[in-house]
Amino acid sequence: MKTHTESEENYIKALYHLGGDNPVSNGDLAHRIGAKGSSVTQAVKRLSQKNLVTVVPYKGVQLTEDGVQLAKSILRKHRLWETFLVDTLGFGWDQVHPLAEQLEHVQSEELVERLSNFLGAPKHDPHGDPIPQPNGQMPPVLGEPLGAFAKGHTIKVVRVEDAGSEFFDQLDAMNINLGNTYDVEAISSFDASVQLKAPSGHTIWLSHSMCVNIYAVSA
Amino acid sequence: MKTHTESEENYIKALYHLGGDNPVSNGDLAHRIGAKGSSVTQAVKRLSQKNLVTVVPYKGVQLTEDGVQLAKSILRKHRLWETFLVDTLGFGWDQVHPLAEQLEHVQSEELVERLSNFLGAPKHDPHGDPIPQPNGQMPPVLGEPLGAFAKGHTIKVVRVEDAGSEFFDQLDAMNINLGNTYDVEAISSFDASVQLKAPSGHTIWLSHSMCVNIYAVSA
DNA sequence: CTTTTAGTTTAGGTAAAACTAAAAATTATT
DNA sequence: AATAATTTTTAGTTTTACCTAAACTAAAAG
Ligand SMILES: [Mn+2]
Ligand SMILES: [Mn+2]
Ligand SMILES: [Mn+2]
Ligand SMILES: [Mn+2]
Repeated sequence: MKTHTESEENYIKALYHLGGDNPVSNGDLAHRIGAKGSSVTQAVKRLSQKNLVTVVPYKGVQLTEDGVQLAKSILRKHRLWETFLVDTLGFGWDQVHPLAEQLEHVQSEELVERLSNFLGAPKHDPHGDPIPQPNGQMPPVLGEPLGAFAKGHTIKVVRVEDAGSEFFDQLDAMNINLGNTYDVEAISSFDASVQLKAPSGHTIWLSHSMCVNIYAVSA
Repeated sequence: MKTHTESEENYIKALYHLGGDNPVSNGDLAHRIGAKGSSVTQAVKRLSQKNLVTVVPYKGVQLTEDGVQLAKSILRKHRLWETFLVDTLGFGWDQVHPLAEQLEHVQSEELVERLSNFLGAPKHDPHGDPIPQPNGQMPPVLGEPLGAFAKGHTIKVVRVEDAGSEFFDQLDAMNINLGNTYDVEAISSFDASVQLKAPSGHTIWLSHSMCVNIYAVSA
């Protein structure tokens, strides 16, 4: 098990996010990393020398098996740390991403597994995203967008997209959290907004922009 | 509050360890860091441009007030993480140092303070070393070497030096932990070894080499 | 008072990781 | 098919952080 630089790990993570094990364009990768295309060309050259990616010039970059495995192990660390920060230290779910970006680079198998064990071997992080398992298996990606449920259904919120801090602020203001259940009272045929009723009796209206970032299952 | 590279932080920590706010020689610093003298000369130049150290060529390097403050904040993080790893995740006290070396570089005031709060705002780490407080104050350095206690005294182990993994193995084999109490039964005038009696009735003999790395108070 | 030695700095070089500017290849449009 | 637009690569710089080899300083030994 070789040791990797933080930069390398960030490239691997970005590649996995953008394409999984499919090829990704230089430009998309540059945009995601926040570097110029020329920097990416060089970085990718270094990665291919370590057999983490294959490169076809002018065509695209693709993770190797080793690359995918590394990407999953970094994602596992990221999401376990996010879980720790929220569940154990009491951070808000809007605060933990930048911290997990740092903590995911700490290198120690044993630390990750002890952390997972301490947290009760969770399968999903505070945003409902699946936590890759030690063997590389991915738990299911939960839920469907709120708009997919018809009037009259009872639903449970199970996942949210990371759509920026204003989105999280809005969720907090509306008191919406993972695990909450609601009755779908109406879906607007005018603007696709959704009207929910909480068990407390309160009614909330969600704009389409909010809905597409909130995922739920029937409850 | 500027942001510092990992290398910079390691130099600051080394300087604080070697001399506190007193001057340190280039060679000692090089030995501690594990780099060559020439590399240290350059690194120290970068640090002085950030006003973290003052340098007198051929004479020595000295932390500024800012430098001392930074050193303490890093040490605080290091020792809080060590406490977390031992108390919360169940690591052995011989395992946590290299992990804390990585975790101490994570940048977030709030994370450190939440961690401290979660751990009960500890004043000493798993080795008994003082944890610098947020205001910069240092809790007392506890204990005296075992050899300092006369026969007949009852003592409590409060601190151990980091004298390598074999030392920790030996402590574990002898079941010696922080907080344990013993009666001093004898001190050899031949080889300065110490004979202790545990509350369980078991007797253990500690060589001089062991004793000088174990600190205790009267109990 | 010279010489040796230990310690330090300078000079010059490598590698990672970013940049800008210019050239080359690919893709899209007339 | 020819040209224009876009994307990607190449070439040359910069900064950080390390290295070796050579020169320099200061103190100790002869
Ligand atoms: Mn995240
Ligand atoms: Mn997440
Ligand atoms: Mn330590
Ligand atoms: Mn310690």
